[in-house]
Amino acid sequence: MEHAPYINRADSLLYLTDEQLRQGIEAMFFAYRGFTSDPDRILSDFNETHGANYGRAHHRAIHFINCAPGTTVNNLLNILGVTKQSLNRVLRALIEDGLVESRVGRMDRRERHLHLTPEGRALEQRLSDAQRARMRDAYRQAGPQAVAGFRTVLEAMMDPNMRHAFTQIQDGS
Amino acid sequence: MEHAPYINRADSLLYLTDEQLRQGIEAMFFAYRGFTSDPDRILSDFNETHGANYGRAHHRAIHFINCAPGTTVNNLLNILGVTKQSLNRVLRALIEDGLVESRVGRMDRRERHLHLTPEGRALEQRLSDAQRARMRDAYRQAGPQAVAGFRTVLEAMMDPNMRHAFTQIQDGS
DNA sequence: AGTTTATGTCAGTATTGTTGACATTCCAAG
DNA sequence: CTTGGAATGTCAACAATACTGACATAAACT
Repeated sequence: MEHAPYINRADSLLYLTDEQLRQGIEAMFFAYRGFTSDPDRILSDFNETHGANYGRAHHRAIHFINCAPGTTVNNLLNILGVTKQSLNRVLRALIEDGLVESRVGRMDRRERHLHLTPEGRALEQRLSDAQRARMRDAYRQAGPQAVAGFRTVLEAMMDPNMRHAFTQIQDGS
Repeated sequence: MEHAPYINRADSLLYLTDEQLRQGIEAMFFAYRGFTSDPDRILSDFNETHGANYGRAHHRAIHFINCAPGTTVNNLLNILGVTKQSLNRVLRALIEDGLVESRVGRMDRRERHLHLTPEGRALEQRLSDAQRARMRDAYRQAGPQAVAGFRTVLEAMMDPNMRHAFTQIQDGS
């Protein structure tokens, strides 16, 4: 970017051609597959050795409970964007298996505050270590400037509501 | 970025902290949700008005058949990364409804070459218009440099096999 | 006391993935 | 030419995850 050349209007908008956009769409598709493949594998192993039936839904629940310990079911519902029935099935399994603990709220005793047990944290570690490793490799290959651009585009691609939830989480809810 | 300050080793690797990586993981999650939300809505509408039951799997099939007309089932299988049985269910519905045409191969009559019918192309247009519009908005907000970084990181995040398939597609299969 | 809110549960259905079994077609070795 | 294997595609059954709708319980609010 040093000696930045003269950029005319056409060049500066080349990245908005339909072909470029299609490539972006497909890159997103393939990258997301890579992004989820490691946790999927780890969960398959875990299921075999522990006789469980966990999938991506369980991973997501564990991830966000770990991020925001003590979060309520309702809060998790909003973040994950699924119905309570769907989340409940997942949480019930995790609680029964002792990976998640559900504590009745002290202020509002209708609420259930969710925490990972040591076992839950152990699984979360395995999952997020793998996912971070892939992200770290990608980040390292790409370099800091590319990473900044990556984050900028991703945030612009979120639905506004979710962008709000996202930045809240980043600030440490 | 003007008056670029002295950057020591620690600063230059700040983007690789666990916290930064976690944020990247979550950004990916929320962005992908946004990325798929428009097609999901369009397919829901289509299903209601046409009495169909299409989902993301049908969208992906239509997308890649449109990209590579005449592709075989096996080829599509590799791109999509699902079992042939799973893809077959999807293709059967699309063929029965007249959105996709399956032609027996002339060289190898075991192969089926897939093409979109005019109706299939019409639906593909609606879907990809919406997805491109979101991508275009995000790209426009972020600017060309961020887009370049976005693409770089996404490609680094793919599985190597998929990166191969991806770049092949970009070169025009 | 009555309403709203937060949560949990049950039943039913749809999408999308899996495996297993099988049919068809091609090709190559005997 | 035939036979056996490999490639390709189809059918059937099952599992995970989502959805909607209905309802129960308990706690908070008014």
